[in-house]
Formats: sequence, structure tokens, C-alpha cells
Amino acid sequence: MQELVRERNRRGEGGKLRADIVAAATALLERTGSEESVTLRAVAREVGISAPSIYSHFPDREAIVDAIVEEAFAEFNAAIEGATTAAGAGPRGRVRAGCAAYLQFAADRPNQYKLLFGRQYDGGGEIPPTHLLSFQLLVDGLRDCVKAGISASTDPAGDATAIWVALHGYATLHVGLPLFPWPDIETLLDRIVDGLAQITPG
Amino acid sequence: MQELVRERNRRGEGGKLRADIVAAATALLERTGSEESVTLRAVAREVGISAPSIYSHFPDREAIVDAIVEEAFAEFNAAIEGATTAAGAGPRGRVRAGCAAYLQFAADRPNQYKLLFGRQYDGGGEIPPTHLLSFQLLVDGLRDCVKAGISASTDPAGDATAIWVALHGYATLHVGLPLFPWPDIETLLDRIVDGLAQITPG
DNA sequence: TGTACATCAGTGAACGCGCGTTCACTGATGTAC
DNA sequence: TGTACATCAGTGAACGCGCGTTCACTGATGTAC
Repeated sequence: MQELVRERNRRGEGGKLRADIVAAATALLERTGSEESVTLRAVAREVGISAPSIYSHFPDREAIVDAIVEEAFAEFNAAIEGATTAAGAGPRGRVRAGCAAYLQFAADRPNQYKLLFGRQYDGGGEIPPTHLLSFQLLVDGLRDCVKAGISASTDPAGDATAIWVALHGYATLHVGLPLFPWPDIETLLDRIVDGLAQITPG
Repeated sequence: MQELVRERNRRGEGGKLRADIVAAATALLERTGSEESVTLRAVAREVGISAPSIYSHFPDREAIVDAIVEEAFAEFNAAIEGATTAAGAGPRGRVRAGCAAYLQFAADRPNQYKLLFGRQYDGGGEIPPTHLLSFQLLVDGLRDCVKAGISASTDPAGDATAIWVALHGYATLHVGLPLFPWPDIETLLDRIVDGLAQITPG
């Protein structure tokens, strides 16, 4: 709970406050563990401004949360994409690296992850592509494995879904149940990827 | 929001109110979708009593939630155990039936399911056996598959963990993302069980 | 170069709300004599 | 069978709290003349 008084921005630099608000809200979310405790007043306290100041940059509390989600998805996608497209690995290696990065993000920022994929989403008639980029990369990866002759999959999208739910399940259960006798993460990842992508042995 | 006035219990029947409170709280949770909205006052409204009446039966708000969890786990475990021990199926059939019942419970009562496995649990030094009964049944089921010679698993507990996270991931993602092009649930279950339990083809 | 002024980046006080919890109580119901 | 009384199953009013949001404002900073 830092109660520092912020220095006022220069004229024309009011926009800086917006970024500070999102950063503070993100920190608050990660620290407190729940979206509900990212209150408008708590965010203001964290930034070191008065509560009404937030209304210059966000129409209401929910808009702050939306901004956290947007920024978190950007960083999440960048992490997965970066790991997946890293050179020097075959198609299975790229899929594995993407899955590992997925779990790494969830482990590093569990509450941001929970916000990304733990909320109800039924608005807008269609899921924004940003939300499915990691899934899309996974489907592409499985297709590459099939092309390379190392996967027996006849339905890469369906198998990618199976892998995705396994990753999501591990990401959320592992955080909530740290006392469970979890197997080694590398072993578990191998089993999930090889078992569900139908990687041919040998 | 029923605002009905409850009939006062007879003497010696005060205990009935406890059950009514838990039932109302559970209904409220399932209807509103979040634990936070199961407030003491909302529960009282739902039952049709005044807020202070709850203190005869629960020391505080959290105790109500704990009671929901306890009851929900009992019913969840009964559902899985019932499906698993149903006669007339081989070891793989029993595992599959248990997994199907797991997903059925999560689909029927998503918010109770979320409360069971979506919360942080690090208290008490050890996870209560009630919370892991379904997992234990799954491990036993995989062992039976190995014994029957239809699974190549060398680590039933580890493979059961992989299956569990996949089930959990599907249960939670499916509820939150209904617009996603989900594959047929039976197909997905087959892939998860056969792929991760290392069921030998044929 | 000096000054009036517009604008920008905020603030402080107040509102109504629902919350958890405490307190002193009430009135029906069963029981002892 | 009648009645005084204890007990039980609740109630109504009040508290302090943090919340989201609105309102009228302030004071520093840059700009036009």
C-alpha cells in the first residue's frame, strides 16, 4: 500500500497517467489475487492520486479491468509467439516451446492469467482473435507436425483443443493446489504434448 | 429475489434453518456466478429471514461458504463414485464413466465446481481426502487398466494427473468460453483418456 | 519583455449504497408445578 | 386442568466501513497579444 504522493504531470503529459493507472491496477491484481479487489479507489491509492482523477482516463471501474486484460493479452501473446518462432527446433520442439511458455506465463502471473481465461466471455458474438492467438499457433504447430510425418493426428484443431484444456487445467489447478504432489513439469508437458498430439514414437 | 416470509420453525426444529441457509446460499451461488455475491445479507433475503438470524447457525459469512463447499464435495464425490463403480464395464469403461461424470457435474453446476477446485488451497498442511477422492478413483482406475494389460502406463499417478488437469481445463474453459468451436465432448473425452492413460490400441 | 488569460491535470467533499456484525428485544411454544 | 415461567427462534435498529460516482473547485503551466 504505497501512499506516495505523485508528482503532477506537465501539460500535455496527462496521458502518462493512463499508463500508470493500468500498471498500478495490474500490480494490485497480481498482489491481491482477485479482480474484485481492483477497486477504483484502491487503484487510485496505488498510483498516488485521488479517486476522481481516474475518470479523466477511464469511464468507469470496468474499463480499467478491460485495459489490464488488453495489455496482458498483448504480453501473453508476445511470450508465446516468441517462444514458438524461436529458431533451431523442429515442429515438435516449437509446439513444446509454445506450451512451456504458456505455462510459464501462467506461473509467473497467475492472476493475470486467470483474468485472461478464467472469465465468462459471451459478448460480441465472436471471440476476439487476440484471445485465440496462442490456440491458433498450437493448431498451426500440430499441422506442421503432421506434415513432417511425426504426428498421427487426423484432426489437428481437435487435438490442439485437447492440449489447450490440459495446459489451462494445469495452469489453474497448480496455482490453487500447491500442496498436491505435482509431477515434474517437464515430464507432464511431454506426456500432454506427445499423448494428445499423437506424436509417433521413435 | 424471493422475499417470501418464512414460517417460524417449531421449538427443537431450529436446526432446519441451517440446512435452508446452505441450500439458499448454494442456489444463490449458482444463480449469481460468483462466491463474492453470496453475501450474508443476500443469503438471508433468499431464505426469507433477517440477517442476524444466520448467526445462530454460522459464526460468520465465510462459514456459510465453507458449508457450501463441504456439501458440494459430498455430492460431487457421490456422483463420480456412483458412475465409476457402476457395474457392467471393463477398467477403461469405468475410468471413462468417472471422467464423464466429472465433466457432467461441472457442466450442471459450474459455479459450485469452480468453488471446489478454483479456489486457492494452502491451509492445514495437507489437502483433505474429500478433495482428492475423484483423483484417487482415477489413479485406481488407471492401475486396473495396467493390470488388465490395456494400458502402457508406467506411472499411473502421473498419468492420472495429466487426465485430471485436462478434465479440469475443459470444465472451466468450456463454461467461460461457450463461443469457442468445441469438439464433440465424447470424442474429446476419448482422446484425453486414451491419449493420456496410454491405452493400447486395438 | 510583461501580462492577462485559457487550459490542463488534477483535488476535496459529499452522496447513497450494500455490506458484516452487534445489540437489546419479542413473542410463540413447550414444561414444571 | 390452569398458570407461571424458561427457552427457543428468531427480529429491528443501528454501527462503521469501503465502495463508485458526481460536483464544484484550484493552482500551475503554457500562450496570445
